[in-house]
Amino acid sequence: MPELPEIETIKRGLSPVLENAKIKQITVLEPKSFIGTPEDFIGTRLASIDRRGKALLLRFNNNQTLMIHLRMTGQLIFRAKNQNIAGGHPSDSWVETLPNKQTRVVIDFEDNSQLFFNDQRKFGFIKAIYAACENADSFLGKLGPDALSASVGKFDKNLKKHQNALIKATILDQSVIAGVGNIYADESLFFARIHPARRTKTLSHDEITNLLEGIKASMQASLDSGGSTLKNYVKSDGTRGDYLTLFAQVFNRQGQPCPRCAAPIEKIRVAGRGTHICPECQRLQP
DNA sequence: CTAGGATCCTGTCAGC
DNA sequence: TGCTGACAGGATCCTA
Repeated sequence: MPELPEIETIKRGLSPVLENAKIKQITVLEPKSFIGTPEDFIGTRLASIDRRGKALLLRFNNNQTLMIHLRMTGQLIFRAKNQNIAGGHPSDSWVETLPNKQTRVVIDFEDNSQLFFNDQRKFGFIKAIYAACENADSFLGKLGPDALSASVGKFDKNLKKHQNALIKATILDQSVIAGVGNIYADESLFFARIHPARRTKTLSHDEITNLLEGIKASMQASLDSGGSTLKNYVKSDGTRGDYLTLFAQVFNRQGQPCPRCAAPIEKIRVAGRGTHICPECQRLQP
C-alpha cells in the first residue's frame, strides 16, 4: 500500500526524532531484506532524510545512504521512551511489542531508541548505496519526476513514450511519474473522469492536465489526512483501521455510490490490477 | 523498443 | 474445522 503520501508522511514523522541520531547497531533478521554491509553504519550519524517517489533515503555521515523501499507490505516503526511513530502498511504491528514475526531489520540508536523495518511479504528492502552513486542505482536512476512536483510538460512527454499502453499501466510506471501506486492511480483517473483501460494515445491535452491535477489532489488529500499513520489507526481494541475512508473516493468502495453521480462504484481488472471506477463518470469511449 | 504476463512471499478471506 | 484457490496497495524479469 505504501505510496508517495505514505512515504512522505513517514519522512515528516521521522525527520525531527532522528535528527543527528547515531547508530549503535543494525540487526538483520532476514538477509534478503538488507542489501549492503550493516557494519559500515555503526557509529555513523544521520545527516538528512529525503524521499524520491516511494523510496525513503536516510543519508549518513559515512557518505552512504540507506534506501528503504516498503513495496507492498513494508512498515517502519520508531520506538523511543515515550514515542511510537509508525507508517507504511497498516497492521497491528504498529502497536504490538517488537520485534515480532514480521520484523526483518532493527536499527538501534545510541539513545536507545529503535527503528523497526517490518515486512510481511519480504518484497521490501533496505539497500546501502554510496551517496555519489545514487543516480546509478537501478531503481533511483530510472525514476521519472516526483508526482508532487511534476510539470505537465514533462508528464505529457513521458506519457508519449507509452502511446499504446493502457493509461493506468502507464501512470503506474515509475519512470513516467514517481510515486503513483494502485490507490492514487484509481483516485486520479476518477478525478479526471478517465477510464483506466483507455490507451494513452487517446487522451486529450486537457485530460492529461486534469490527470496530473488529480494525482496531486488525491495525494494532497491523503497527506492532509495524515496518510496511513498511527494518528488514524486505532484498531487492536476497536474502531478504525481503514485509513482509506479518510480520503478515498473510489478505492475499495465497490458497491458504494459515486460521490459525484451516485452510480454504484465497480471493481474491475485493468492491466492485471484490481481497479475501481465509476461506470458513469469514466466511460471507455469518450 | 514496447506491452503484457509471471513471479518473488506470506497472510487473509470466500467458498465448499 | 479444514482445505483450496483467489487475491493483496510493487516492481522486475522474461517473452513475444
